[in-house]
Amino acid sequence: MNKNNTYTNFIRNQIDIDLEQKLHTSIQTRFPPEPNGYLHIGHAKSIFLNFGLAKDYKGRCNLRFDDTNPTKEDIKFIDAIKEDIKWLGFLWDGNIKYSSHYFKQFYEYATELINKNLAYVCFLDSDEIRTYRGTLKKVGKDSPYRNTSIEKNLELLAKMKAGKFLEGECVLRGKIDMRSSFMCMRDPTLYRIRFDKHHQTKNQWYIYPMYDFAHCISDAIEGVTHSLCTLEFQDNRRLYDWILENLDDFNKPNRPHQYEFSRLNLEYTVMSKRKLQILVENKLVSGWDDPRMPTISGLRRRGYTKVAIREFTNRVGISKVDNITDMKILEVAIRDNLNIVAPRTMGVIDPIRVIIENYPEGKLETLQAPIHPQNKTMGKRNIFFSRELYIDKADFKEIVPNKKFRRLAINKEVRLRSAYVINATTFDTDLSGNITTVYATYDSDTLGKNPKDGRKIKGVIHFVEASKALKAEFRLYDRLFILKKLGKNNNFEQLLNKQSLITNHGMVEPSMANSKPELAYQFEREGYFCRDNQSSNKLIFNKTIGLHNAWKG
RNA sequence: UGGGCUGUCGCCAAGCGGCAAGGCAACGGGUUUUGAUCCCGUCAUACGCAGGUUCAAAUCCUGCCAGCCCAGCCA
Repeated sequence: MNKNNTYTNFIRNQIDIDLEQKLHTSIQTRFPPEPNGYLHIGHAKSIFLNFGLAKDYKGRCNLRFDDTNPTKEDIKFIDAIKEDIKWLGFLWDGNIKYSSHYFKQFYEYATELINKNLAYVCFLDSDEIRTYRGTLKKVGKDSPYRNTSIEKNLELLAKMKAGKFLEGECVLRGKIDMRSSFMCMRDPTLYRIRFDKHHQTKNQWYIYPMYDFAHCISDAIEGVTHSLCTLEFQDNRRLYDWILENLDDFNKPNRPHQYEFSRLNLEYTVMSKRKLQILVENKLVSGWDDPRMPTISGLRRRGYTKVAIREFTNRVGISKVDNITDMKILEVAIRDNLNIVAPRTMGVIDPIRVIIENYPEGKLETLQAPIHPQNKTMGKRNIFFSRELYIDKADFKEIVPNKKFRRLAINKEVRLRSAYVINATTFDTDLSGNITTVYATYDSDTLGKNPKDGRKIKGVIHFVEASKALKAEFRLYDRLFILKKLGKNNNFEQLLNKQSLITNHGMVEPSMANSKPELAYQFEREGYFCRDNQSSNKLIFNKTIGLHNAWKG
């Protein structure tokens, strides 16, 4: 953020310059996913950037499916991506765009390049092309097909288009410079032959444009002013510019320009579609929307909100620096949002029974508890109190372990949240020594007030009344991997955190009977949870994130 | 001496020649019937390193060093 309390970055600075110099009267951006996987939080960064810029500058942002490779893409990903974008709260400008809708135009522009003697059909196979390309330190050499006549090339391209050649038999290449230090300028492939059925154009085409050829032209056709992508495309910018500058329709000062920013990397997770796909396919997670996945749908199922994700991307910012972002920034963003919106409730994740010995048998009290301690307008809810309750195992110790301990112990009083002060007297254990039941007494004059004699009760613990308690399953999530940063070549499947999902069975208060999937609730002292959106009938709660905990005891 | 980028607090990140923003974390303290929230305070004589230009340099110049990316008929 800058001094004016707004987020700034080098792209905004560039837009400001372009607008000031009247290069453009308004801006146009685009979000161009390839439909070959689900969107993840790194894409969310790009979505908020592109759609956010358009919104702030009163411009437009297209959603364009970059679908130039029929062998890798699938209609199911298109649907999932649209759903994720809508969920994030964005509406694309006009109709959804598809690179495949421009196939005819791409073909005509390819013809234009041939006519300008800037492209040729090459019959070298892929191995030969690689050999001819040279290496990073050694220049390449010209293809023997480089000097085919324009007329012949036109004819060959037409034959490629007509399906007269086999897959892999030939490609269309740009005629640029085999000695360039940019590998992508050594006569890049512009078109290849594929007989696969395309999800949009079906069997209409036998040739498909490469990314570098399709992307810049798509941007230009749509009037994109600022084409934003990630750092690995920096070299490709030379090809992007070369293509547009050599096409009469687009060789103008206000043509699209590409700007690159660094992709988002998060600690303890992976942000590559390929790796995420491996996790899904090898059933190492339950699916693309597994709550441990950094996908939009996973985060959503986990209980993350779009407000939090947007705030996170704002806090992280846009730059060109390679980064590994601290998970805490994401966690704090979701806590900040949920703290404001989440109704409070009580749930016991790891229950032990408590018997209030001096409380009348058969009596059931209805008490009221605030739904939000700072927001009275959210009202109150009914909770119950009786002789038999559940508290969390971690909230009782036989002997006070240290002087900072503020929970229940024998002869140590504690406040039951929104109810009475109790004091433990004794307890039962099972055969293995685990505590099963705690016996306690309650102070009947402490409801909504401190003890009369001035005793200070420091600790507050949560509870659920036994007869009214609802059984619930809690799914407790932790980081997906055990390392902050996964090395380039290490076997990432071996580095999965085996404790990333722990399932507990416990109790929640009866008000949770009509809780709704994906809506955030705070189980007080435990954290934020939401009902799982794939298990509609049972009370299954996904832990979004725990409360901030400064307790070092 | 292939080329393209990047190096500002533990993590993000502004800064574009005039006296190092902000967020997160951390650390003190206050409020609190959530060890939560909230509030208040502390937290880079220093910008990868070394030189140089200038009254003045994180910002300009030179030279190093480190990291990332590029040799798909992937995007």
